Amino acid sequence: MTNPAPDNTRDRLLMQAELLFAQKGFAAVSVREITAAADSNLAAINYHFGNKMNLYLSVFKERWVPRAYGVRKFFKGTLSEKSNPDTSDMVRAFATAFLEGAMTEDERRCHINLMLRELTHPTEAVNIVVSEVIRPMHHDIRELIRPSLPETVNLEQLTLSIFSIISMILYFEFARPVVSLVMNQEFDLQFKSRVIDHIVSFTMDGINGINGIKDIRGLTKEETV
Amino acid sequence: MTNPAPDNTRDRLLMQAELLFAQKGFAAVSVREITAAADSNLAAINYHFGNKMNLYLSVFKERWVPRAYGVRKFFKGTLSEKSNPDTSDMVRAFATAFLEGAMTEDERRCHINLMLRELTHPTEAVNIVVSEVIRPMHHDIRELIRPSLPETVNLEQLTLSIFSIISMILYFEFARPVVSLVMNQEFDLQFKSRVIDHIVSFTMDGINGINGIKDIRGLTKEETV
DNA sequence: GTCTATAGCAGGATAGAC
DNA sequence: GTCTATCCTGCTATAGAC
Repeated sequence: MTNPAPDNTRDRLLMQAELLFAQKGFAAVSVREITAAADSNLAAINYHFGNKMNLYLSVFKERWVPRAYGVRKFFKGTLSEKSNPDTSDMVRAFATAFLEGAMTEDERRCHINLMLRELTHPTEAVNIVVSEVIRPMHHDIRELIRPSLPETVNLEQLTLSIFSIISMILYFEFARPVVSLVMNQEFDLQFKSRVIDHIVSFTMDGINGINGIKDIRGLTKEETV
Repeated sequence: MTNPAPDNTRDRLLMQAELLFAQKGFAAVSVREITAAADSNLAAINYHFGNKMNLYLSVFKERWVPRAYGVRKFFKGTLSEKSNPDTSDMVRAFATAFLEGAMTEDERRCHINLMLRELTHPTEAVNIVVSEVIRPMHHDIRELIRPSLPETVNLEQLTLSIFSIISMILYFEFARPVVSLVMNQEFDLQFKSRVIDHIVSFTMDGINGINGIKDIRGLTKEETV
């Protein structure tokens, strides 16, 4: 959206603050660092936002939430191109919106880092994140998938599945360095596309979706309920 | 392991530092806070560890890694009780070791928070985490599951699946508050046990494992509940 | 709206007595 | 090994000139 430096101080502060908070976290970033990066004066944050915490909240309100709406729009846009999308189309559209479309690489890293920080160490901003984005996102997907399931479907299980899809998407983005280290595999475009394939396949068929192969022993299953 | 306050200062410092770092992150915790919590003197950290960063690293070396070994041992212990465990037994044992066994609630929260911080914002400690724990963990599971798959199995897909299992386990632990908020469901023991069931079922059959319901697109799977 | 200057405090680290 | 006292740096926030 606003990749080149915006012409007004307030927006430059928001942009640089978002980048730095995402990279290092709230406590590890100083207002000196932000104002220097935004090429503005030390006092600018207090003038425009009152204090550092309020700047942090404004980042969520004015940058994070709008971008999340962009992801949602991209997701719905992709889906509407398909006539009669099935569940796997939805999962793919969802994963793609997060991992490939809708954002530049830097925006994505930034976006997911901020979200994750709020999930793991909530501040006031977590209320914005949950009510403006996570809850609607769950609602969207649930209502899209539900029609293709029997009416007797267990809603709790469906919601847990949606969380699981989200967990994979987030993990493969934020834990990139570790994934690369363990797999000895650069995170290039080809690999990312295979990761999305994996997420779709794992969501549809679990571990047995591997290569379309069925688990040999998976045929006999004793479920302890 | 050492729930009551250890009698020597060094261990008390390590214990309290771990708790605080896990709760708030490295930058947000002051040495004053740690020494006060450990009921020791302000100068104690510098005397015993040289500086704050080295204390952080020592927490990983002396507390986090040993506990991770404990989880691994618990996992292998559970498995060895089963004769001829299948893939779902392994996944269940793995999820259980992380989410129910091996640790007290506080230790678990602490353990996973520290790990997640290193995944999202790596410091020097990430090398310890990956080489001492994540890589061996992947090796364990991969070699346990592989025999039940055809020799032609795609190793990359298998590794991605293991990451997916880990991603769910981590997510349902660290994003507890959000899960509770969205589902309007307290995270009690019963719910946690349902979450483990979900992880196993999702890993085995994906989203169609819900309620043992057959895949609506026709790829039917034998299921005995 | 932007800048300089500075208040006022909390941070990590250390020296040296015991 | 532990404690007190203290240094110095860096922090947020503000007051007031322009």
